[in-house]
Amino acid sequence: MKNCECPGAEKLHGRFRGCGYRMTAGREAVIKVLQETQEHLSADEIFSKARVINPDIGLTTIYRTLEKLSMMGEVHKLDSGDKRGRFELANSGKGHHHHLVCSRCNRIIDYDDFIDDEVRLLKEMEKKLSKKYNFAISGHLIQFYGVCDKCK
Amino acid sequence: MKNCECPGAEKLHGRFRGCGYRMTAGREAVIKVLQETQEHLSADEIFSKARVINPDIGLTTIYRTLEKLSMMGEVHKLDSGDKRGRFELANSGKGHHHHLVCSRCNRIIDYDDFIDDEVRLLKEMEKKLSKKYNFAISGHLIQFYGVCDKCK
DNA sequence: CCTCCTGATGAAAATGATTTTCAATAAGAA
DNA sequence: TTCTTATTGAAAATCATTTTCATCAGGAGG
Ligand SMILES: [Mn+2]
Ligand SMILES: [Mn+2]
Ligand SMILES: [Zn+2]
Ligand SMILES: [Zn+2]
Repeated sequence: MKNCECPGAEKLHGRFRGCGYRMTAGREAVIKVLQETQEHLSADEIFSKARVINPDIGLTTIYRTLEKLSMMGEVHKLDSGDKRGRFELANSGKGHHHHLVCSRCNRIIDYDDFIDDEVRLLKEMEKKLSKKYNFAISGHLIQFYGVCDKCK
Repeated sequence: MKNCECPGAEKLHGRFRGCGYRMTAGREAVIKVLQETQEHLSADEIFSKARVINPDIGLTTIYRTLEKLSMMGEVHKLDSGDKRGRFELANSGKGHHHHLVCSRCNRIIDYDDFIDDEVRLLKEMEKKLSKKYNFAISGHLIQFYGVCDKCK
């Protein structure tokens, strides 16, 4: 595993170990799929792609790995409007970004334009809200809904 | 129906008619439940409360009414983290507000503090994003996640 | 009021994503 | 290599939501 071309893979490898978990072929496949895509994949889509890497992997393992990675804060689970969950790596090449969600085709588009202004406001809000509501804020979600260019 | 004490009920009544739909006892019950609660109810919870008003109503009608109201833009469907949807009237006494979502008990807390600053930024973002991504924005979602006071 | 056309409804069955069960397997520490 | 136990795949179970279908009732037009 010393020549892994997937940036971050080793880190995740270590994080699994650190939590008392084992790194397996299935988990590596899921992580690799997430690292190589630019999209926001569903469990089933991850399954298809992971099968190319590891033909014996089962859908159950996809769900279990995704769940584990979510708990570890390494993947974000998104809601695109259709009923299935969609996932993305929390620490990919893309930095902190938010989403435009198409109500027609459910596609999720990343944006990080003007994100600094957004984050600045968010930080202020967090401070004020957590004090007023005695609520320990650990994350936020911002998305805009509408119709994407392809669907117009 | 002239002495209805539920503000907005008549308006909704009219909106149904205007769309070629009928106003029925079931729909009135669902609307009443939504108007009287301060919480963010699930379909099943709305079902229980609606039954008190109209014992013969079925869960299916709850879903169908909620769906119709959503399409009409009269209710917002929320995602609280547990798997079922939660609903709130779009035009209730509460004005435009956003949410704090407890990751532990899934409770949804309304806030409208500092909402003006948020909305101002949102409007700017909308303008810039819709131009850059050729995306017709029709709504937004902002929520903060964390642990509520009761769960700490 | 009475009729008629259709939209609306409830019960039951179907759906579909996600979870659980369970016996078999394989990390990886020693 | 051994041994403990986390992990796995297949199949069954869940469970919120949707669909089907025969029946019912809103309300426009008489
Ligand atoms: Mn993204
Ligand atoms: Mn609310
Ligand atoms: Zn689209
Ligand atoms: Zn809570």
